[in-house]
Amino acid sequence: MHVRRPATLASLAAELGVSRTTVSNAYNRPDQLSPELRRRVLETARRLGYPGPDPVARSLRTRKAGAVGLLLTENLSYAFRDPAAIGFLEGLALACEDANQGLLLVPANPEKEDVASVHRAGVDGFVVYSVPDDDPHLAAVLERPVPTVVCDQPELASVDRVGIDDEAAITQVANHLIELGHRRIGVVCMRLARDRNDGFVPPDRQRAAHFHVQRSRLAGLAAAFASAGVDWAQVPVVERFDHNTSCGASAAAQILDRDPGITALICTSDILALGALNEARRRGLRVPQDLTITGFDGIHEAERAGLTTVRQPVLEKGRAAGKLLLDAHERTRPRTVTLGTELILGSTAGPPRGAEERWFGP
Amino acid sequence: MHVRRPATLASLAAELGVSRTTVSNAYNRPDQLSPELRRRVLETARRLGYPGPDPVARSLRTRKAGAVGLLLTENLSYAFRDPAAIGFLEGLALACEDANQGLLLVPANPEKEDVASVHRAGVDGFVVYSVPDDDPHLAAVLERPVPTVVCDQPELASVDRVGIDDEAAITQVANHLIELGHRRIGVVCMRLARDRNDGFVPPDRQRAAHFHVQRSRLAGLAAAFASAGVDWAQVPVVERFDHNTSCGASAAAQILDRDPGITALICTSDILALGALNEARRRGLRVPQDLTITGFDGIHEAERAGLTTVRQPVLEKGRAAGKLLLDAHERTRPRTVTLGTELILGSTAGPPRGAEERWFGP
DNA sequence: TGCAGAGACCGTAACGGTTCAGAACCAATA
DNA sequence: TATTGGTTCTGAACCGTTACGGTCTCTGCA
Repeated sequence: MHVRRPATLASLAAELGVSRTTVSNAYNRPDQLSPELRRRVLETARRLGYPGPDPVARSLRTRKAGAVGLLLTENLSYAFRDPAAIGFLEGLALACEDANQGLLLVPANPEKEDVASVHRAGVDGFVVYSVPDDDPHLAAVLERPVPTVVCDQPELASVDRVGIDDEAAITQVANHLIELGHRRIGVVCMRLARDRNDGFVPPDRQRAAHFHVQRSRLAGLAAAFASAGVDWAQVPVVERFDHNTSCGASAAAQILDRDPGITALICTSDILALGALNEARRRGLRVPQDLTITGFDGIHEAERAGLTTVRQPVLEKGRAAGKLLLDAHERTRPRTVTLGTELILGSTAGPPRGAEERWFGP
Repeated sequence: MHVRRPATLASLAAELGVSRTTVSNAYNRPDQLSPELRRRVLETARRLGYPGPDPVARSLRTRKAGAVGLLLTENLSYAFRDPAAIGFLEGLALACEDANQGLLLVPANPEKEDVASVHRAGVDGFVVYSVPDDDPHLAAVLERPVPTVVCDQPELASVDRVGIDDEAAITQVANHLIELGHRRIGVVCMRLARDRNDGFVPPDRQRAAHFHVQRSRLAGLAAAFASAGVDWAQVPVVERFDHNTSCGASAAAQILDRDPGITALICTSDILALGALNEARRRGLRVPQDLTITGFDGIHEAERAGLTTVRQPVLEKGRAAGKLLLDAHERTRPRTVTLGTELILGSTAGPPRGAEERWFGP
């Protein structure tokens, strides 16, 4: 007794006594054969348990995978825990849907240097979202001969780009606080590089940050506050490797412990800011009377909390990335899409402690 | 001048004067050739711009795609808007990550009957999440000769299954309300079939519902309340095709308009329940004094709102589905994983109007 | 009757790899 | 010296399909 190999297009053709081309046409170009023959082909296929043309073989031949790869440097599951990432994913999914393309989430564990997953991904293009600029996975993507769009990345030769003007956006926050009178501030930022450094960040690490977004925001803050006469080197900047509210809280605590005199805490994400709010509450600090706190992103939870922040169009970012990738792509120079941002004046920013007395006092 | 075709394994081998096998080994089995030759191969590859073995061709030969397909009947982007779906995705992503597999989101527009996207997906298996049991995409998946795991689906021959006991879970809610004294209730449920029916649901449509989860929950409610002497045929059940808080609100309104005498509103999802809460607030109804409202799922927002609901382990569901699919799969009988649920006593369920007087009155 | 043109079907050549059973070579052992 | 064993590399088969450029047959019209 022989092992019954699964039916293929060829075996089906043999069974029917027609050519493979004809069977292929039965599935892909019904107009190329008579309805009667097509019916017979399909019926025999059913009888033999032939499931239709193999998608991989078809991809090989047509050179189309019908899917877009998404590379995130975070653990895959992280993408579903961060509201900003979710918004981005939704936008990207929308674009893929429109183009009837699949969306392949490529596992890229930041702790392993193993880029095999990138090499194995059968996709027609890549979107790279917020990875450090020295990430080996990013390098692996760039080696693949498929179009690529990077998000929140520095300019890169021959690759399309989507992002916002992080420096300008955070400058709005800075100027707002400067106008309110803040001069003694602290900063809580996200991971700056692939190595874990949960603590204060010396200026050289700030400048050498491998996450373009964080680097730009810190640079924007430094420039703005320097213009206002603040010695940036004295400003406490605390970094957190993980991204959740507990980290925001502990980072805020770290700054407040060392420098209780600060009047404002600028966080480079809403999640961190929400954590900082928790810590302020825990310490009995009133916001904004005792402490001003600001965020970045404009996620839903921030709105509910009345956070002063910058809203960036995360969904639009994802959609733009998808469109850029899927648009009939004349190999011209790389395109860049820069989306707008908006300063949201919430209720967590006010004049610094003592300012009222000075302004309205006797 | 000739168009330079992209380098392939064969052209690289020719250039080096070695066999294709050797080049292949240089990438896949470094121990099969001398380090020196391997170095030469890799260097020549770099020089020729050879990006390494083509993933699709490799998949064809090895019969492994390195990815898992996820089929949702909703628009792809919906998955990122529904908290329960996000939780599921996160769990599934975790399982994929562990197994170093990609996760391909297959676009399956419920309005098109076009199942080509399922046929085109180059994956080693499918997870099907909460689709109607008559969905053509589901049928297409089942025809593919790859292992499949369905979630929240009725039992299906030869396919693994993950789910909860919806009927038992909702029965807990029902019994809780029955004990509190509720006899006049209304029900708000999610989409029951592929056709849109925003309104009251006659009993036959309830029984014929194509979404297993909704059907089971309605059946559980019907049985429990019938045992308590309630004539189920008189219970207003309202269906909503879309799934968001506005729908929950309008469905609640529809029931309250027709039947202001009801004392409890049972919703088959937290999202709908949150919408119902909004509508109650709008009408000036106190919850739970004037109206009891319950949900299902146990999402974060529900907890914040103090909703009485059933918590189901959505993340665990996704993870279980992934594990089931990826576990070395001896072709035994189909396996079923049924996860536990927990009744969450929030602050939105209380005795019906007037009950207090009867219990605690003079 | 001859011939053009349309419709239906086919043969061949890729597509770009992996795999497996050896061949060739060399050093060590009996 | 013959045998053994190990390393390194090769040849050919195979994975399942689609693209391309035909051929063949039949119909309708001059």
